[in-house]
Amino acid sequence: MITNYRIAYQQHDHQRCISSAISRAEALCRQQNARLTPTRRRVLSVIWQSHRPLGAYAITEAINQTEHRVLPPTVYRAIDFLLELGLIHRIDSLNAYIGCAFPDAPHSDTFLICRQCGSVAECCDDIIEQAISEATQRARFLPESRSLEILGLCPGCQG
Amino acid sequence: MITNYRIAYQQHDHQRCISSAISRAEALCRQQNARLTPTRRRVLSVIWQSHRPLGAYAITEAINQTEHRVLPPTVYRAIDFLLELGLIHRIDSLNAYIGCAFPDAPHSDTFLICRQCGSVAECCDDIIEQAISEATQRARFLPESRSLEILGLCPGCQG
DNA sequence: TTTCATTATGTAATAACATAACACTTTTGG
DNA sequence: CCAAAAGTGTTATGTTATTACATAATGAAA
Repeated sequence: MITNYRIAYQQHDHQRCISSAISRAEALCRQQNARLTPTRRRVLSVIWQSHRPLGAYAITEAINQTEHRVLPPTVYRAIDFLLELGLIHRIDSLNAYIGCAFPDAPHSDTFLICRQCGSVAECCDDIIEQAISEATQRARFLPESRSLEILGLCPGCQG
Repeated sequence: MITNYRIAYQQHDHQRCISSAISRAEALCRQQNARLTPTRRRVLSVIWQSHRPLGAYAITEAINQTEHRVLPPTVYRAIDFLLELGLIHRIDSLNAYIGCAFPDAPHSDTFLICRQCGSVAECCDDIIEQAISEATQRARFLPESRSLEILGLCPGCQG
């Protein structure tokens, strides 16, 4: 079984985290012949400023704090683009968006949302895929996509 | 392993489905000393009209088609009440609400959402609980609640 | 049964999230 | 260079949810 974590709340060099996210985005766009325009890059970069999901309007505001100016439709279009490429994820329970920790391969995610510090960790665990596959088979349901969001306490907030 | 289904798309006597939901709600409220007021009962009943989730504004409209009149805050308050008692669930990916198929016991649900017919089936499968429990343990995350929504095709729509 | 605290609802206004429609600009490929 | 396609700007509006405050109904205690 392959198990993969990307634990947001671990100590890490976040500047590197951001720049690596951006360069992976660049690589992916080159590969897919997609255009990582300045607007899109700005949105991605703002989303990666933290490991807390950001709402579309918060992203808009953040960009407008700089010398650039955007309105919600522009931001939503960038979000759609980034979602489609798998560079970010939408957290349904929060109406917010977060950078993808595993943008290189298609995958299903589980989001671990800390209700204390607000961080979200992305985890890919085959045992969950297995379980969902079995359960849907039993129900004779044909799964195509899914969203799994777990609310609780991250290691750092369990005091 | 205990596995439990409540498959919305199976043929069934839906009138009975509704009235049984209402009477279970009554019983639960009696037991918990909670008040199933006319407004709350109306909201619950509207939600149970189908196995498709309904948005708060659709619920509002549906009630306003009758001789009663409500505004969104009232509906949202009723929704909050019903959610708290576990009589309905919120489907985050749809911003909509659906009757709970297992209101008698606390449980975690998996929602099987058919993208064709819009029906939502609720399923409780221990294998999923197990998997989530293992995965969160590995991540040292302490889970408190979760939402798992699977989009795909129900048996009837796989034709 | 009156009183008082609690719980529930009515209502207006607005916040928060998201998209439609159309004009304009930039990029890309012939 | 030109035309088509892709991306962005802008206005307006749609959709979902909440705040704040007034009023009404309920229930428990005196």
